[in-house]
Amino acid sequence: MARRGPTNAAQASAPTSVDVARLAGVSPATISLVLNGRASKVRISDETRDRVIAAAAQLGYTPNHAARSLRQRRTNIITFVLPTLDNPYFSDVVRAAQTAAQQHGYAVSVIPAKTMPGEFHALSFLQGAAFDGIIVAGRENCTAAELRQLAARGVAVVVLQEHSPDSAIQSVSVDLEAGGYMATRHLIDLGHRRIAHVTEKLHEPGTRRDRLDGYCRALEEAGLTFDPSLVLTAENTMAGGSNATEQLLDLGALRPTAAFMYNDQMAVGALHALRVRGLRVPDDFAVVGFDGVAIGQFTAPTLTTIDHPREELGRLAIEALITAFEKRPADMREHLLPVKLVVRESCGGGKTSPPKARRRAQAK
Amino acid sequence: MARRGPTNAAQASAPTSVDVARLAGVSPATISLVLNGRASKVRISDETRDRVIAAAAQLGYTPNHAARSLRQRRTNIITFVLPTLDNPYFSDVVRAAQTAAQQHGYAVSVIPAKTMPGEFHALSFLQGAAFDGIIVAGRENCTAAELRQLAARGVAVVVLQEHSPDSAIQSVSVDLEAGGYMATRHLIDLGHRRIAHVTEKLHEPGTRRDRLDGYCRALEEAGLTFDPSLVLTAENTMAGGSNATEQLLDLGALRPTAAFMYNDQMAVGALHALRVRGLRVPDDFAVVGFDGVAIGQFTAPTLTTIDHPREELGRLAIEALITAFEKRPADMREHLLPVKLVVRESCGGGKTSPPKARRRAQAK
DNA sequence: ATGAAAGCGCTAACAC
DNA sequence: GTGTTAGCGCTTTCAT
Repeated sequence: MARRGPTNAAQASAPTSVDVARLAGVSPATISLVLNGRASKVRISDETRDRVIAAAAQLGYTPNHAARSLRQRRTNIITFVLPTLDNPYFSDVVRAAQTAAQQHGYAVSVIPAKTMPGEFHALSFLQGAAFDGIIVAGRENCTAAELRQLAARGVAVVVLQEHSPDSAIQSVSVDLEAGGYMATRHLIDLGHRRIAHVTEKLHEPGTRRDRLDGYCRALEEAGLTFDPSLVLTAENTMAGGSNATEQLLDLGALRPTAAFMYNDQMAVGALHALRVRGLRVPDDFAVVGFDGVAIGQFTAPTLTTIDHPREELGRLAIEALITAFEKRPADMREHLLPVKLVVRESCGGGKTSPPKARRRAQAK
Repeated sequence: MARRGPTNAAQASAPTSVDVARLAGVSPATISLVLNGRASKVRISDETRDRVIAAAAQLGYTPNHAARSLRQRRTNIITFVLPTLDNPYFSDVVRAAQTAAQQHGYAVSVIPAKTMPGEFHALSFLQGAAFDGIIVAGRENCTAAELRQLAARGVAVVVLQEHSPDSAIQSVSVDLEAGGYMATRHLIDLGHRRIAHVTEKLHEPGTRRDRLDGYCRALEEAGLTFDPSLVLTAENTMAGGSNATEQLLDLGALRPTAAFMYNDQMAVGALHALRVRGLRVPDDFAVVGFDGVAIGQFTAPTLTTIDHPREELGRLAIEALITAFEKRPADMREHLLPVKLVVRESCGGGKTSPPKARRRAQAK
């Protein structure tokens, strides 16, 4: 917290609207009108407008963000609060969100929050209206209480993959339960009877019916009994998936023949552990991932997974925020998107189209 | 750009320092003094201090970011401008940066900029001093001219993996040339003579001596002639790496026996293409990656790569910015960090320690 | 030890 | 058509 010389020369040397006004020989108000495009509204003469634009260009003028935000009570920035940056899942989500946001005049930024353990509240500028709205992904970032407080202070909030903790907060999610069911059901249909599920280790248990519920439903429907020793939690990384899989393989006679992994990242770890142990996939052991991110098309073997509409997720999150900004009643408080099973090689079964053709198609 | 109801209720409903002052029966100035810790300096009585703190807590007061930034001429936010979010490389860099920044009282945010093609300049708030400093990674985001303009306006700028385009801009990089040399040299030492290099397709060619230079140096040193048909450019994705590798395999008699890939991501694509074509790695074809990200430990086969000190990179970038903030003369304008070869399975050669033990060690 | 007042740079309402 | 004015919420002298 060393706070020595503030001396951020950014504004010190930056020209202000007054500078531009002086150069153009008009008042600062005119600068604002011209540069914000409100000049077209039968107000400013073409001649003045051109002079202003020229002056602004000459000085390299850009409006000061803080002043503008303070005055307008809006920043035009939406921020994503993500657990970490290392899951490409969110890359797809954010990219789509960015495109959607841009169309409404908003920019998108990202804050990786898991890095600061339990310090969501430390991000005081979140509350200080540094952003017009925030989209929170992952229940690890913050507590439901913190979100409710944000909403109470009037910050627009949308949560991803989690139930809305407050009537003022919309949520956008994929149908995790259905995904869990489809993954497990696929393995059951292929003849597996002892099916493991490796899930993420959470500090605060989620409120949402998720993969695990779908897993249980599929088992039940097939008349298989739920075996708690087949459900493991692990760190949400490749290494975590690998370690958990090794634990499963150490189960000896009770060892499962298949695993439904929390996400593709952990599934990659599983494939690795199986290879290290000398098991062939899918012959000796089947693996299903979750998410549908790119890596699954490039593993050996390629990964059967549950694909999410990630672009749609990002787009909807932005639209939900926009409706919140405009204080329009949201047509829906909880948006639920469908998932779909993508059969590749890691479970066997399924039409084994030549990998090459398949890859080409998906690369497009 | 629909700009209907502004109506960001964030501040509308948020308590201000005046509200807190009224409740505590003091002036707004006192609120500021207390909440910014300057009360300890023999100024505010304990009794008043407690009353202020209680009042602030009761109202759930958080200082308005815009107002505070405007007044203080600093935002306490540093932002990373990254090409995309889907390379875990930057996840490691940013995480370390975040830790370092926090110690100096700064928060870190990220802007994925490649999404908006050529629209770096569209991010007007970058110039508007919305952030105290920015760290720009990847030469695809913006032109050197844009960076120079930013610096000229007094915004602190640090560039990653690229030469400093201006005397006011520090750069922090790893030694890409040395990495290219080490990768290529490793393959040469293993007996390869026709070695391909797949690099990123760039719109604006970089200024930096990079992988390709190291590749050439290693070839030259070994008396091998540079063959332009063995140097391909491709999209910086797994699919891009895969496609490029297929092109290499289509070279027939002139086909290389090894490839040095631009990064680990593209190397994963290469491994996939080789598998699809029925080539064994490393027996029929060797692959070296670049970056040292986690995935390389989990591919089949695991990936020999050039490991970067990613945490150091992030930490140094922050420190460079801090010196810029403080207008201290930077002890160095261009920071260059060493890389190291990590031998795994994808090239053969090297002490083949059991994969399991190796993974464990690195997981730590 | 605390309050009063000015002002950061901008924009929106209202004059002219 | 364009200028004047006020004020967003905060911090920071300067008075007291």
